[in-house]
Amino acid sequence: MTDMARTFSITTAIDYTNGAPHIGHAYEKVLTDAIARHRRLRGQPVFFLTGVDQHGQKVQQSAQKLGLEPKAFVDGITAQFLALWSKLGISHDAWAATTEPVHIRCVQGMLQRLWDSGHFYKDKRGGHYSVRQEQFLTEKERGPDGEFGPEWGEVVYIEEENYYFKLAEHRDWLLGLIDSRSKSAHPLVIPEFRAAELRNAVEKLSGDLCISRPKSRLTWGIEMPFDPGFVTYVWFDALSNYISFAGYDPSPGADLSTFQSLWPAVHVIGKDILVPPHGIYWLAMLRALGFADNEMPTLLVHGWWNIAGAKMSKSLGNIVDPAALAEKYGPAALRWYLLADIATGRDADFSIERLEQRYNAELANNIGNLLNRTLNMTRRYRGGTLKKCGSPLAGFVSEKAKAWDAAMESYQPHAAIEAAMEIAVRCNAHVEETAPWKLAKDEAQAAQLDGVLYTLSESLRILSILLEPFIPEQAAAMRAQLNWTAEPSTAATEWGLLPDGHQLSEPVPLFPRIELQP
RNA sequence: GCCAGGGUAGCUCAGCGGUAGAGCAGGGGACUCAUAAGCCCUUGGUCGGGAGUUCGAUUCUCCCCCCUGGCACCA
Repeated sequence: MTDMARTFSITTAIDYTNGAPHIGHAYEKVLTDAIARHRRLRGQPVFFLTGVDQHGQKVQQSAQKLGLEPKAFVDGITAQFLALWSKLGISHDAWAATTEPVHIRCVQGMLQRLWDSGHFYKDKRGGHYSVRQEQFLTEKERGPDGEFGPEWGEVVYIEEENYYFKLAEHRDWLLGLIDSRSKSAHPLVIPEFRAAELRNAVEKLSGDLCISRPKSRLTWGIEMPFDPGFVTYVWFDALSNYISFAGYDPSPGADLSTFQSLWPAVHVIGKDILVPPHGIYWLAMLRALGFADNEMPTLLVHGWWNIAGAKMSKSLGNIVDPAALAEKYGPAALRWYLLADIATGRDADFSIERLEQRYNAELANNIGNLLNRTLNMTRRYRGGTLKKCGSPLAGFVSEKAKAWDAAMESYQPHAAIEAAMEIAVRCNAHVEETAPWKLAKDEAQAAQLDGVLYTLSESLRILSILLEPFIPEQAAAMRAQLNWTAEPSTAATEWGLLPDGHQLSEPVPLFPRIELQP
């Protein structure tokens, strides 16, 4: 059973500020937003954290190419992300930008603490280095002929000193953690098959993790507190955002009560960053800091949107721009599509046609039109005033509201949307079955007509709550037209809250149809 | 090479031992409160291929093929 008084903490991966946001970034945030909004409807306190990863070599290089300071460069990209989240109605409670002083202090404190407690060591290792690209090359970068390709320019073998995190010594503990939490009430990894994938990778784990770069190569990062000649590289910087922005203080003996009320979190991440960063590095880092097994987060791993069956990539030139889609179709159409057309954890194919179809069929034709016809009939036949009566649909609607709640609790928005849609479909059928326009012509059937109008209005009121996590703005607009001003909540999905004599407002088409290109 | 997910109607998917289902799209019809929406009816599939277990397989087992991901290896 969920502890409703306890804060529900949920985070997304933070996005790298080396390029504009694409549809995958948007999906992750919309998914997390829907989950967060559902918990708020339940009355549970929520801490929803998202943000941007602003440091690192690629940013440094991109800025250099444009003749900009790294900070100016990342500020520009960060603004694009923030503008998109605002447009899409992402309701995060906190914003993690890794150039923030609070983050830098926390990361340095963590590094110092782990250095002091012997989790790091300094070592000199050699490798093939591309002078042009300013990076070490891995074996993967070799071509079929065993040589590094011309795109790398001159490649030299050099040795470099760096700091390493003793990762390998956490291997057995991690295997045990995966095993003990798999199939438990609080799984470490969702969906379950991803846990198997993680376990597989952990079993083969060998070697430690390089966590630094000498300043001769990289200056755009957080300085190692015990060696000003180095900055920390990627992992301790980016992954730490989940706790640094939740108030974690790594100082020995610090008061962690606030942090502990916000931890552990559910991390919503893409399948590409489960192994190794979140599933291995992050968990080992937390353990090294002294986090207990029951303080390890849950990793909710979502799939990818492919484009016509192909992976989305810059080289294929098939990047889908969420800002342009939100501009053209509206945030609601985009959010609805992203939540309805993919099962959490799986991949799906992105299709504008399906976005248009789902919007027209479900939002415009089914829900929007139901609202419109209900308000119109009530106004025409009863001056907009409802008479409270019993309803043959009360049980059905309650059942669907329960299914919606269960689906959201298990992070399945597409299933929750389906449950909500069934209410609209059932109501539309109810209109046809009862034919209010015929009842209205017969004084003897007045009670039946009142019953139908109340059933439809009350169903719509409940439906507006069920839609809140997905399309909050339109859900609120529905309530406004129903003249129902109470705060939406799961508790208010109870049947029969519209009082006798309730006056509905004016009907205004809520979801104008998208005119499809012939 | 190893592990995992997927391959079911034009599209998106559900089913997972008893002679194939939903939504959308397509076709037909009745209605009129409504955003030319909604409702009813309907066309449509040798359930990736092959073998096996079974009275019976989309559903279980084995082999193979294709797509996706992870890990490893070669170079």
